[in-house]
Amino acid sequence: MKDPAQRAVNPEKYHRILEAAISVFAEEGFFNSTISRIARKAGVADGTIYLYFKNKNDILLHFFNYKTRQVFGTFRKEVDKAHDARGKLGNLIRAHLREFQNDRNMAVVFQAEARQIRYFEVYIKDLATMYFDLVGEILELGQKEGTFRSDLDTGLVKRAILGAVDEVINTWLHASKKHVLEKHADALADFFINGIGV
Amino acid sequence: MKDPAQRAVNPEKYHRILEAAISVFAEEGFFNSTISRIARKAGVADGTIYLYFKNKNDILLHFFNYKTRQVFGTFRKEVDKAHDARGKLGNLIRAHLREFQNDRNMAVVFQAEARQIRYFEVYIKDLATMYFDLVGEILELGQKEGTFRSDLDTGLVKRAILGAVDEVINTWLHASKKHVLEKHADALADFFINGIGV
Amino acid sequence: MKDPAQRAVNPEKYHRILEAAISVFAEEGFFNSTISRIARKAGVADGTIYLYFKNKNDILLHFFNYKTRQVFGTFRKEVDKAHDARGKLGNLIRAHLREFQNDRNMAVVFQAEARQIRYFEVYIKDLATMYFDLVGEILELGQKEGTFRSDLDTGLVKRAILGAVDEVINTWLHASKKHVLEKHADALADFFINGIGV
Amino acid sequence: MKDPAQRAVNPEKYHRILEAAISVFAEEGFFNSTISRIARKAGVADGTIYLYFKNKNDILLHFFNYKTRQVFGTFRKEVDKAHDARGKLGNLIRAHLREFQNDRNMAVVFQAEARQIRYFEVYIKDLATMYFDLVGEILELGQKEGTFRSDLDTGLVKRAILGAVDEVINTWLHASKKHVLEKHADALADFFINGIGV
DNA sequence: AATGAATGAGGTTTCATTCAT
DNA sequence: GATGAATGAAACCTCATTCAT
Repeated sequence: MKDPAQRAVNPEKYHRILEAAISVFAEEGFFNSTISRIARKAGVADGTIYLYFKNKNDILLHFFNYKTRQVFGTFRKEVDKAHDARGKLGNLIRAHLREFQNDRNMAVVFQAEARQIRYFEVYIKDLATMYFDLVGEILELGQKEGTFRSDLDTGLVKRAILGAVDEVINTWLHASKKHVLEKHADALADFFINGIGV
Repeated sequence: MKDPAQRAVNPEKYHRILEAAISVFAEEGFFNSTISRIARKAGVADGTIYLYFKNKNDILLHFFNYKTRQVFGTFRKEVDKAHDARGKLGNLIRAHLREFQNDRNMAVVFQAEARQIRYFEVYIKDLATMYFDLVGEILELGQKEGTFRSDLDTGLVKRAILGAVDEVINTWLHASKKHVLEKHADALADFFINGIGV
Repeated sequence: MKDPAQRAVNPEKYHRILEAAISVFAEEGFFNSTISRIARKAGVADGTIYLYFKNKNDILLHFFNYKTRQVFGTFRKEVDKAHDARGKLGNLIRAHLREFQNDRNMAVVFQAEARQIRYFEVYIKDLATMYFDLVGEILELGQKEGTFRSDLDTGLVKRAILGAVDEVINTWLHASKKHVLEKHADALADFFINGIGV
Repeated sequence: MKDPAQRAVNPEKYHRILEAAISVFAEEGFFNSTISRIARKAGVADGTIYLYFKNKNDILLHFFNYKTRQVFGTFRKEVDKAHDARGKLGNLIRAHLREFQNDRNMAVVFQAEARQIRYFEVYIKDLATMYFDLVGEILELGQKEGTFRSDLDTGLVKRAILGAVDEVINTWLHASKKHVLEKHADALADFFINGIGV
């Protein structure tokens, strides 16, 4: 009874439900989504959901947990490909934009529900935190390299960077014409590094 | 039947309900809030809510409409106090941080629900859009003055700036110790103008 | 507090409310009608209704009471104009059709709600009963005259006659093209007197 | 979401709910009946009702649809048993009285609510219409046989006959002592065929 | 493990009625 | 007497969750 996900034997079905759920959440929003609709979309019975997830909240939590790890793994890998701070920062931003562009449902749910999640128990170390840490490392490296200013409030700058990228994604999500999100990577990196001043 | 808010004659009660609603929304999230709880907090009967608002959604819409105008008015006024682009940008950021710091309930609801609102009919020109316009003006001015780079993707930069400030507020909201939000204004402005590069 | 209608001082307003109520009942049905709508249509405040009527049911009861007397008075007068049973019967049917044709709202409410009224306290001697008595008298007269058969189950025939006229009115009410109801009087009387057999 | 009755798999439960509903409707009237009361009487949970019916209206509609067909089937069969118009008419009237006598709840609901049903969408060809058609056929046959007058306004006579039988049933329903309804069949037929004139 | 019918708590909303003005 | 804002009971209905099969 502890963790249904443990008992569950069919990982394929687990993922099918998770995908169905996210796509329903993306369409309707978490609170307007029904278990029934998710079950139908996943091609399982309503009750089956509860063999894999504790309850509706749990689905969202699993999603965050799962996607967060997966996406963060990608980010980390991309960051590691470069060896200086500028390169790493650029790679992170590009990966960030690309990943969200490639999975629109995920993007919608992250944008719309991630801030609701605090109303649930937050036992997940969420993407934001891991992102902050990653940017923090890059900033430190840049300062060590001497390519980034040493007088930065890095705690603040980390958040500013995430927020900026986040809002660009958000705008893209709600734009009518779907331009290519990833192409903004360079301009964003340039903005972060050089600012808007002459 | 038209617009309950029109019929309603007691503006004091209208505001009491609105304030109560926002505080409940802030505590519980919009979807977990009940009319009953709002009514109790406002000191009115459940049915009374419906003399002033069409339904639960309508309360949130009224809030966005009302707060958006009010907050944006403040932003505009603060921006007008300065006469060069840097001064205006700094004033905007400072006002933004200050306003949200001064009304925590508003801040929570804006952060948590503003993105849900797209699931409703959005007939309001929302804060984000007005904010973008305001920053857009400042950027143009700065470019005209020669204090801001002329090679900016201003559409992108606008969004990045809002997103950055937004995320700083968001982090503050969920921090356990409540430091002073406004004190980050200078560091943020510095970040936007000079970037992180040496 | 006993009978609001006693307290009421403005008979003009009493009738205005009654008329408004009947027209709303006719449009929406009794149960779907609201006091608010009646009040608006009568041009009075909601609360004013309760100065003239005990409650919503009471309005319908007053209507039945009032209309019944009025309509029955007309019936009686028309019946009295003829001096033989056939003439009286013809006059009754004609008056019945004419009265309902002339006041469509009344007709609708009688048809749709009169059978619901048994769910209320029935302290009124309703139109049906008075109608039965009237037809009963005519039947007896005809039998005394020797123009009507003496082997009739008069109790049954009374009801059959009312029912027949009633259903003709009912069909007329729901017909799309509004022909003249009254013109069926002779055919109905002929049917009652001579039957359909050769 | 389509048609709950389709989804429902337990026909026994469907009928149990329908019967319970009709008996509650008969006791309280449609508008005064609550889903809760129906559910309790049917021995199911409130929510279960909605697995079988779209809503309260839908229950009534299903009843009319279902009972109408069933009762009309009986009428048709009885009419077919006789081969001349008089016999058919007599059989129809007798069947009509018998059916309603045998199912008092049905009778009450038909009498009290059938005219309310027009406030709902009426997608059913209702009993009245089918009845009219049946009587129409009998009248035509009688005229062809030469046993019924050829100068009848058959449209009118059809309605008169239904109305007459209907009102006899109605009176019976509200009478305190429950005599046998069916015994009026001959007198009614006699009245329709020979009229009241000598 | 999988199903999906059944449950029933709980939410939103309506509206007849009251009562302070 | 007239008003109409306020009340709050009560109804409908939804849907997450359970559990017998």
